[in-house]
Amino acid sequence: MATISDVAARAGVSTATVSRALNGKSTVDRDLVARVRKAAVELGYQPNGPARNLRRQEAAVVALIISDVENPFFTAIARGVEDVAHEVGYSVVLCNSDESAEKENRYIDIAIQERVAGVILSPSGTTTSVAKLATRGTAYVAVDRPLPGHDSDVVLVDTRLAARQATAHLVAQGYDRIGCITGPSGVRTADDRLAGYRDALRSAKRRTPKLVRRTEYKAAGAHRAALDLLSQAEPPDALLIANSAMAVGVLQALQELEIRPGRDVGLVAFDDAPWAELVDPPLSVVAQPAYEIGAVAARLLLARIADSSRPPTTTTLGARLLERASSRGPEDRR
Amino acid sequence: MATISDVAARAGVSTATVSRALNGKSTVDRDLVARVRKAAVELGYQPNGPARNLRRQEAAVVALIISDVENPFFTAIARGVEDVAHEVGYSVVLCNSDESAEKENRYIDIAIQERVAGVILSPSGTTTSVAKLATRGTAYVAVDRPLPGHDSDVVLVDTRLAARQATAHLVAQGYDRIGCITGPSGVRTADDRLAGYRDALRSAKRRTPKLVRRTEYKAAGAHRAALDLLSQAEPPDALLIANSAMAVGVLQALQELEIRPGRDVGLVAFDDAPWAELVDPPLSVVAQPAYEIGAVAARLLLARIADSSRPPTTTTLGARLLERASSRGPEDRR
DNA sequence: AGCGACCGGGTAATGGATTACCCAACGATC
DNA sequence: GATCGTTGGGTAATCCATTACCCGGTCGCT
Repeated sequence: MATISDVAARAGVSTATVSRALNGKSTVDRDLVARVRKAAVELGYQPNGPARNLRRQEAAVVALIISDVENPFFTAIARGVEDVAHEVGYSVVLCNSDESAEKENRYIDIAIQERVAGVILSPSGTTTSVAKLATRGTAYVAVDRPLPGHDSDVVLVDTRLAARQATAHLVAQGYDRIGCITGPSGVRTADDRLAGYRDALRSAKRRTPKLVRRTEYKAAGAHRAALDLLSQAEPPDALLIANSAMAVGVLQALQELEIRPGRDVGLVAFDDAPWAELVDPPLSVVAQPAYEIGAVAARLLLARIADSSRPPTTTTLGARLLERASSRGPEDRR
Repeated sequence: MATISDVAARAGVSTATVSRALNGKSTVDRDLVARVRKAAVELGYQPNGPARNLRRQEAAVVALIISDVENPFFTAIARGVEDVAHEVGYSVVLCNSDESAEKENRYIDIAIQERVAGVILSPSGTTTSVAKLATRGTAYVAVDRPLPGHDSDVVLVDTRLAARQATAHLVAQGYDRIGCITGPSGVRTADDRLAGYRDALRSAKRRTPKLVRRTEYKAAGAHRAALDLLSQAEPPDALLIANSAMAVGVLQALQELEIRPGRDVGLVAFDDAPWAELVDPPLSVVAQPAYEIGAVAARLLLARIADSSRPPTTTTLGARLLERASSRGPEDRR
């Protein structure tokens, strides 16, 4: 594998000149630049990243640690981050923490060890492993969920409000016994969505009977929860579902029970999955601006990398309720 | 940021001993190991990755370059890779080439520069940038699509056969004018699926009129293609669709045209998306063993990292046709 | 003509972990 | 008791790109 000295020898210059010519940091004679370029191409020279990063004390890489690669919400965030980072020459590496504090911790360690320029993460639960980033002085931004006890840059969605609006919508459509299937306790978005749901019921003066279930943010858990809720003596006549993977589980359960969404039970789910309009009836959703979250987070991160002393900011983006037939309401049923 | 010398000083030993104690490569006195560990923890020591990788000439990282993060097929592959790699202490970084040869090329350069131990990629098109990996001696494995002109390890699905079977199934169900919407020319899976489709029509002695459309592997392209096909004078009465993102586009088009899938037009799509059973009627799919592809690829890669001289292998996995109501057939319609 | 400013480019220090090589100490063997 | 082997641990070389520092040459100004 060719090194910078090989290139220097072939071009008949010093290694310093090769470095300067290839990085364009300092002015180098035209002819020399050309000679160096030529030599580099001929040798197929690729700079040694570790050596460069060792010397520079930082890699032009940002790590993006997301809690579920299979969740379209997070992959959309990833695209937002990528597009912005690439524009300014940073690479993005994606790490999948799988909602596990341990994996998240592991990836944070790796990010620190590899001296990445910054980290964007969707914190799983109440982890304190981000503290390491703070003490190391590595720039980081939290997305989707805040970091309790750290005032870092955060990009959030006003998910409590969105849940409240979605629930109020169900109330307005005439549903009476509205249930909620949300994520695990301690996961901030799950808690917030539940809180928004309760806000709406409270201000509509509904009592909130036992119509809440919490499970992991996956189809399987939501499937069980839905079966459980709907086989009760007094089942809900509408459901607020906290993400699109869960919506899949709920819709499966409804199929099995032969309960028709939008007819027998009203539904609103978080996240506008590409298939939401294709199911029958089309699923009402709370569309979160995922790409935007990623793009904003990336810009904040870059700003922080450039100036670590800037005051931390919290950006809260809004979500949009897309009313479709699955929440049409009892009135319209006939 | 604490360095190995800081730890050595605090533990009262040499840097060599610290390295040996922490890596367990050589036998070190129990007490010293304890002292070193203690000092490392107290200082919050995290080894400097670039320094380590520079010295070792390789990072315990494998790069996974996939052509679309938003495609569940590829994210499932990612999980397979991750699970296997993590077992043996490798980290996985995910790179999204977005079906762009340029981005793929860029990520390959980065992988080489960072001296990753190996690369798994789903090659976009006829790129030759993988040649660099070969000349550099970096281990790599291709998934989903072979690399023309390189005999590397490859993990494939027998997608031509699967397409043939799916098409034969449509024939058997009594469909007459079967169309196909597949990916861009030059993308191997797209070509293979088309070839399998033609195989089936040929052996069923159907002429293949102008019922094939090729677009990018996305919903938007497939949407246009479906509108185009179905508004022809003699539209198809069934469609083979080459992936799940395209299936979304096609289903949208059918909704707009008020053509009922499984009733007016038979459908089979590649990839078993979580929502396939939820649409009305449930979508027949060709389920590819994506997780398995990733797991096998990772094992092959690890084997090649360990022994670069082993002969390249091609693993072909089978796909399963899941017959659901969207391909019920004209006979059953009434 | 002489002096300083400026510029291009070379020499060598630097970053931090790993490891080849070497040495000391201790136990075992004859 | 002397010698050899073994083992644990220290010293210093090594990986390679970047960059501080320095030097020689050119140009401009007086």
